[in-house]
Amino acid sequence: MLNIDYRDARPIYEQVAGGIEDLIVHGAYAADAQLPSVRQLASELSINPNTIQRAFALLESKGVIYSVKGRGNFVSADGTSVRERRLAEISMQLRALAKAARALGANEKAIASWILEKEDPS
Amino acid sequence: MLNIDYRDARPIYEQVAGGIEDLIVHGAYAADAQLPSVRQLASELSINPNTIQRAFALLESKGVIYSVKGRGNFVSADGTSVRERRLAEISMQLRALAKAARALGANEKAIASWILEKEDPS
Amino acid sequence: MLNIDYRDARPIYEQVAGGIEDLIVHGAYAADAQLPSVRQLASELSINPNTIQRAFALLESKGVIYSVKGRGNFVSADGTSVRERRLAEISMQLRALAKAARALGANEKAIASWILEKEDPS
Amino acid sequence: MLNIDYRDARPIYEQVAGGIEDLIVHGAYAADAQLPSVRQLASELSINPNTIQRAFALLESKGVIYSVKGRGNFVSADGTSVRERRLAEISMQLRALAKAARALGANEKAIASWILEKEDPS
DNA sequence: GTGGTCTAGACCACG
DNA sequence: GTGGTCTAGACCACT
Repeated sequence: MLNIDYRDARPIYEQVAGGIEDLIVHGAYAADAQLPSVRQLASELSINPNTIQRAFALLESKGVIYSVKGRGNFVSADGTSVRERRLAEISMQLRALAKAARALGANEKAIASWILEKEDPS
Repeated sequence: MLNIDYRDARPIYEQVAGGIEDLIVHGAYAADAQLPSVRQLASELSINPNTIQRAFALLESKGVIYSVKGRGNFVSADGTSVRERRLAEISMQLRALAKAARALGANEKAIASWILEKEDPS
Repeated sequence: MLNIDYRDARPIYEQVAGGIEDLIVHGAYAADAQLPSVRQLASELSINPNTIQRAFALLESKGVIYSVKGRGNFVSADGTSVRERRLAEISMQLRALAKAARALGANEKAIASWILEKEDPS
Repeated sequence: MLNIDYRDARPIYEQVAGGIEDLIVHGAYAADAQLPSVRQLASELSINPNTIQRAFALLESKGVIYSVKGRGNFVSADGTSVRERRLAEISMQLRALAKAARALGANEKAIASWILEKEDPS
């Protein structure tokens, strides 16, 4: 339900855009479904409409949504394709980190154990 | 040594601090060795002395170096301990990313393959 | 008939007006033929009557149709003249683009090849 | 010298971005050259800094420039690559228009003559 | 000094 | 009602 963390280093508009992507990934919005209006989201989250607008603009530039003047914002990609793009991003970051760990002399077994290890329940 | 990439999104002072840590890890500076002076580094890298000062302050706050008024900056930790702290940081980030990948439905084998697979020689 | 694409960047009223022009060009309506009423079109296309009204107003301002109070909207120009006006518009746009291409240093042969080359069957 | 036309339908930030691209294409700024600052451009053009900022953000998202906090905005692509991207765009638009003209029954000779014709000296 | 983000409030085009 | 643009002014991070 679109949690905004003001202590987060990421800008608000990015958190909002990410949150909407999450909702799409988890099936809350199907393709061509209408998203909440800029003003509605702004008042719900107590955020300036310009900031919400910017989040939508970011999503549109990524091809995740499309917006129609006078009508609203709509989902253009289905959850599956958004999920795949996200996994590709994560994969790249993981590879970069693994590379850095190797450069510091970590061996493969240690790296693998970090990832496969059970997550702590925090 | 100490390559600065102005196109990198990370701030300069962070790149400088990271570069000095790298040098310590790779044995260029032993424990209690004296680091180059702020002014010297600034002129070598053509960087504002304030920025170098900030990099040193960051390293001091992390306990990697200590400064003696009027004498200069000195390495406090040896390469091994710096390396271990770095690996711990990387490990945490890896775990967070793996967690995110799982939340998106990636299975363990796929995640492991991303990390263990051979990197392209770019 | 009259396909509306909500993802299109062009406003709906413009798409409707363009679609009616297409019908006239292709002979679906002869000169002085009566067009469907605003309310009828609105219900057929599931579009706000104000939008249809605006499309008719646009066509009237271009001289393509004329409206008679209490009776309806009628085609004023025949298909041939509408087609010619359209081609004149396209011609102007083509010239402007060709001029821009020349300003960027493209040679005549390249420009000609872009236009005359076979289109892919997408 | 970055002419802004307030009667133009295109938003100001787009005109500014386009104008800067033009300058890069025509060799006014080489790769890695520093662009005027946001505030300077804003005062020169009598435009709000936020609007200039938006133009720069657009150019950065297109990969034409890169920006470094605290230092400024810099050209990332050389004029040639920008010119090629622009020509590709124009080519696509030309093809679309030619297709529309054919759909209206224009023959190839007429279309070609529109483009190769000398431009009027207006 | 630089760029980046956010708020507040206004205006326009569209439906 | 909707989205999109612009202005004004503030604050922050960085050099």
